Amino acid sequence: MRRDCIRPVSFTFSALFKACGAKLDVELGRQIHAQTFFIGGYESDLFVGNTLIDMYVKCGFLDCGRCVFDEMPERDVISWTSLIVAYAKNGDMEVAGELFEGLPEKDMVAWTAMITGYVQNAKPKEALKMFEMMRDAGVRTDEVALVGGISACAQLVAEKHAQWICDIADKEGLSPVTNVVVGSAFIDMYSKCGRVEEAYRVFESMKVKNVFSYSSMIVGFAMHGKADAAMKLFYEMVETETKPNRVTFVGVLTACSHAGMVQQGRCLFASMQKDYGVVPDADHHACMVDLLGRAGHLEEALELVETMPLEPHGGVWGALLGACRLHGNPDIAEIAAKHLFELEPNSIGNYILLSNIYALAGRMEDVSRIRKLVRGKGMKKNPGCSWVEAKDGNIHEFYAGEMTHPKSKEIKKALEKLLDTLKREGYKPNLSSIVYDISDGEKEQVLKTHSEKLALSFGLLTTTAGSPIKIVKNLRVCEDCHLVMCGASRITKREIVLRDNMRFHHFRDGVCSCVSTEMAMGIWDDGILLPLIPYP
DNA sequence: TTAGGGTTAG
Repeated sequence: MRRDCIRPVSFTFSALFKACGAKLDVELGRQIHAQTFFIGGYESDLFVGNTLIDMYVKCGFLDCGRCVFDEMPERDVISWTSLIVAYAKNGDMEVAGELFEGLPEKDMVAWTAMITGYVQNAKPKEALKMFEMMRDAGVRTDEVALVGGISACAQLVAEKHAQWICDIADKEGLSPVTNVVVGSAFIDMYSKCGRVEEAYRVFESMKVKNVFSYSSMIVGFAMHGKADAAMKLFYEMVETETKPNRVTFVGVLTACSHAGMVQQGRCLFASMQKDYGVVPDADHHACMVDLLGRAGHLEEALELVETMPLEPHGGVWGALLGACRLHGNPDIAEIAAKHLFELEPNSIGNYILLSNIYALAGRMEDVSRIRKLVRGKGMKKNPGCSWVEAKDGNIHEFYAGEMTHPKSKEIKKALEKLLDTLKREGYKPNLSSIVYDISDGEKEQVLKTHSEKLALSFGLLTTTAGSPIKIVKNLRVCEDCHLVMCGASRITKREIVLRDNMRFHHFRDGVCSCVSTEMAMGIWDDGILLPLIPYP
């Protein structure tokens, strides 16, 4: 067949592969793949090869995509990038990185694929490093690349980096005022950095707003416990005829949940489909279970799960289990846990939660039964990790129980001193988060090595007096650390912002912002730290 | 005419 005859035919093949990729129909894709024989195989045409890789990886057949890539006699940056994205989406950043290293000419899209890959795999430090390298290589930055950088800053809660990103956005003429994608990413970043007012300032400045900007802002308000603001914005959004989507409803339902607005939440849930055409999915049901459960309506929450029209996922049962911990209900907890152990057999958090519920109910024989189960499965708790931004903008990581930081000795000494001062003021370590059979003295020693305390001590040592300290933690903050943060904010006159995997805690003058919601604890009363309500 | 993107709950 003559070469000029092949071109139109190869366009047809590519269009077919694209369609198969979109429909996730790998069987049909394979059949068409076999037919490339008639044009001398896909190897004869780079364009056909690239769309074939894309088809396989979209359908989830990464290995087949890799085979095509390996067999192609000629590849371009698009072939490499398709594969890099596929590995990144598969969570394999190591292979993605190797491919990227081997890529002879890296363009902006390839760099962005790596940046975004790291962001999606919760490796914000690596993402920012990539972003920096891309800038150093003199590659242009467009809005997609910028959004990758902004998301990385959001994950890190890194003020200095955030400012750096803002400056770049300015330089590149990508202003949140005129660019709705950049604007929405900034709203998200500021919310996640604990600066919800700044997020709202960006939101207000935006000339064009869409469902992403509204939803991001609503979710931001919800995250910081500002339920009224979230609801107000929701109705404002509806008035502007911006159609809410599923994420918008996750936001408003969460806001209601944290504020205990049960009736308001019930109404919203009922009107989702009726008034806005958004069919409640499992996530919305999880929000409702959380809302009802937190408010103590455990029976109603259970009924909702048992009668929901779709299969409940781990999030739904998890919300119920969390509510059982809050209200100390081991009976409903057992029902939720049974499903969770089936759905998420390797998630140790559920076992720990159930064992804590038994412990609260004084059912110690059940506690040891669960512990044995966990041991038998060989499961280990994820190590706690916290990070904090130093004065120079560098991010410092701390793992629970590890003293590998170069300044470990000073950090430990400063922490001891801080804890001694707190004790003189009435602080008593809260040992309840430690469930192993060790003495109280040993428990206290373990608590001293919690990652957020190390991060706090480092922050106090290395940042300017009076400036706020921002800490991020991968797990939920424990009772004792929460107590210490409260006390530290008072005696050091520092604002401490701690983001754990659940929400924000703003500690100021001995009080935490979560006090007004479900986590009222560690407030100062005549100079004595008192847990008000048992920590969930 | 093939590659990268923003919001998500326990």
